[in-house]
Amino acid sequence: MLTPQDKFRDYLKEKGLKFTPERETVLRGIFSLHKHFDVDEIYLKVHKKDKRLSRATIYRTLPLLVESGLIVETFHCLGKGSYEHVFGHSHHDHMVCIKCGKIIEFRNEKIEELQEEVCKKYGFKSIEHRLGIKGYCRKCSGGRKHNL
Amino acid sequence: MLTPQDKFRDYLKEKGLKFTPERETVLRGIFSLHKHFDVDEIYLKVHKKDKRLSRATIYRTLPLLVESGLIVETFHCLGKGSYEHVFGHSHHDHMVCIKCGKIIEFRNEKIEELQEEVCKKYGFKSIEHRLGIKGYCRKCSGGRKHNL
DNA sequence: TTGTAATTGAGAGGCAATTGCAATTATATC
DNA sequence: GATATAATTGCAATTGCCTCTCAATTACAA
Repeated sequence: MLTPQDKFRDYLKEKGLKFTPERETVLRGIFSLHKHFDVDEIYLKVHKKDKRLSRATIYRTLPLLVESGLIVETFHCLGKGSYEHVFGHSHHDHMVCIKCGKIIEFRNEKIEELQEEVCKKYGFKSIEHRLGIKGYCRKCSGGRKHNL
Repeated sequence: MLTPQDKFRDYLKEKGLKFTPERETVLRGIFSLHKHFDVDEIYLKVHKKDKRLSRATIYRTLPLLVESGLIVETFHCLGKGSYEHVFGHSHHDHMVCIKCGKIIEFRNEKIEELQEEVCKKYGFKSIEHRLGIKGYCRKCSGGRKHNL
C-alpha cells in the first residue's frame, strides 16, 4: 500500500526536487490532522516538532502537496486559504455553518454527473470544481429564526 | 419598478444609515458594469467621477451592498475578492478558464434541486451556495494537451 | 568524497483589506 | 430654514496573509 510519504517522494523525484526532512515534517503534520486546516494550524503543529521550521517552508510546501494530488485547496474564508488532504479520501463537497463553523461533507453522484454534462455542453474541460453551501446546520437553525 | 438605487436607499434607511453621494456613486459605478468586478475595477471607474472618493469608502460600501441583496461575492482569485451584481439577474454558477480567465455562467435547474435535496437530508438550512468549476475553455483546451 | 543545484530560515516586501481619527455631512427635529 | 447629532468621509497608518530575496545549508548523484 502506497503511503502519502511514498507518493510525495515519487512526485518530488519525478520533478527533480528533494525529499527533505522539513517537507516530511510538514507532510506528517498535515496527515496527523484529520480535518480541514489552514497554514497557521499546520505551522503551530509542526513547530512543536521542529522549532526552526518556518512558515515560508510551509507556504512553499503546500503547492507541492497540491500538485502531487495529496491535498486540495478548499474554501477561502476570513482572508485565509484552507486545505484538506484527499489521499485515501474521495472527492466531496461542503456545507459550512455560518454560525458554529461546522463543516458537513457530502457527495452526490447525480450532481457530479450533471456538472460534467454542463461542461460538455460548453466545451469546457473541467480540472477541478468546488461546491460550497453556506447556511445553518441542524443545531443552529433549530427552532430559532435565523438573523443573517 | 424598483431601481437598485431605491432598493439600496430603503435598505440604508431601515438600518438607520445614510444614502450619501459617495455610496450612490459606488452603486452607479457597479451597475454601469455588466460583469464581474473587483474592488480596483470599481475604484478606477468611480474615481473618474469623483477624484476624492477613496478605496476605503468602496471597501466600506461593498458589504452594505451585499447585505442589501444587490450584489454577491463570487470567487476569490489571485488573492482578490470578486463580486457581481445580482439585482435583476437570477442565480447562476461559474466556470473559470485557468488559462485565459474566461468566465462562463450557467444555471442547471436539476443541480439546484439536488442541492436542496442534500441539504434537507442533513437538516441544513442553506442561505447561499457557490459552485465553481475550474478548467480550460473550448478555445484554450482545443487540440492541445493541457499541462496543469 | 565532492560538486552542484535545490532548499532552508530570516526578514524584508507586496498587496488586499481594515481601522483610527479629525473633519465633514446627511437627516431628523425644532 | 437653522440646528443638533450621529453617521460618514478621506487619509494615512496598520494589519494580516502571503511571497520573495539572499546567504548559508543540505540532499543527492557521480
